[in-house]
Amino acid sequence: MKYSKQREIILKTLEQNAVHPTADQVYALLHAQHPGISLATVYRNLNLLAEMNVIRKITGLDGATRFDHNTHSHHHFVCSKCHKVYDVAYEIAPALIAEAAAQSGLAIESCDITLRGLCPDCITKN
Amino acid sequence: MKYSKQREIILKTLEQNAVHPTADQVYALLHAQHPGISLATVYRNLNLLAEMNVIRKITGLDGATRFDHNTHSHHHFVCSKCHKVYDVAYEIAPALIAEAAAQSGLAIESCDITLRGLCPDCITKN
DNA sequence: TCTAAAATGATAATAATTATCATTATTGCG
DNA sequence: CGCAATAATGATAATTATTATCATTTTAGA
Repeated sequence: MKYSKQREIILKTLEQNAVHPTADQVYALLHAQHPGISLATVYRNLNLLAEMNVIRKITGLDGATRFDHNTHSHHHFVCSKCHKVYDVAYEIAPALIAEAAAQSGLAIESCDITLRGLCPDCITKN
Repeated sequence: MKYSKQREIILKTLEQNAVHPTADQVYALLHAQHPGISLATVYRNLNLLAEMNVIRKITGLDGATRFDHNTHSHHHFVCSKCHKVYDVAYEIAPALIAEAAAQSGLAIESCDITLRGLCPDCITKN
């Protein structure tokens, strides 16, 4: 794998925008400063970085795949109203995996937990 | 909402094929016996039935949305090799929700848990 | 039986993502 | 340094999953 300026910019953009953006959103965030970078390159590099575990790919929240610069194991809360994504600490998962493994007999390697509800902002605005 | 023969067939197909099929797969399963039914009708009815909580929509496993005739709360295990989907009992979730709510202060209404690993078939075949 | 509302099939449109391919950039070596 | 091999890029076509459109057909109730 070779260095590329574009990859560096894409990663930096993701790090500076910790809002779990989609590929499209990363592209939009870049585009003002770096109008030359193509959407295909954004997709390519986000997928590459995710394969290398430099960043994390999140599916199953809404329509599009989102990307997260935070590779520490953690989970996500999606607001059912505004669709903002919040991080939730990991501590719960190991106990859950152990329990699920015991109950099902499956060889569980990892787990994704997606929580849903109304976020604080949407609750107070109601 | 009015009765339709197509909806009945679509639901029956899903019940008789508890493999968490995608809309496309439901369509393929139907098509041999009922070549008249259109793919659009399959999508429409799966979404309708999911809104009415007669069936359940599962996103975030792989690429496409899957459908599950089992509406009892439960979770899913996806084999990283063969991508088959297994059901996992619900018991773990309430404790997890309580713990996550306590830690994060978020108003959690529901949670989806997706477990990953190698399924028994793929383990023995290795 | 008649009519309004809902559902259908066929297909166009959209959205997200991946593939293609000619051109450009990076890297390591002589 | 300069050059070849390899990887990455930009532009865009292609693909996949899904939703929208709309004329026609079904359903259900008066």
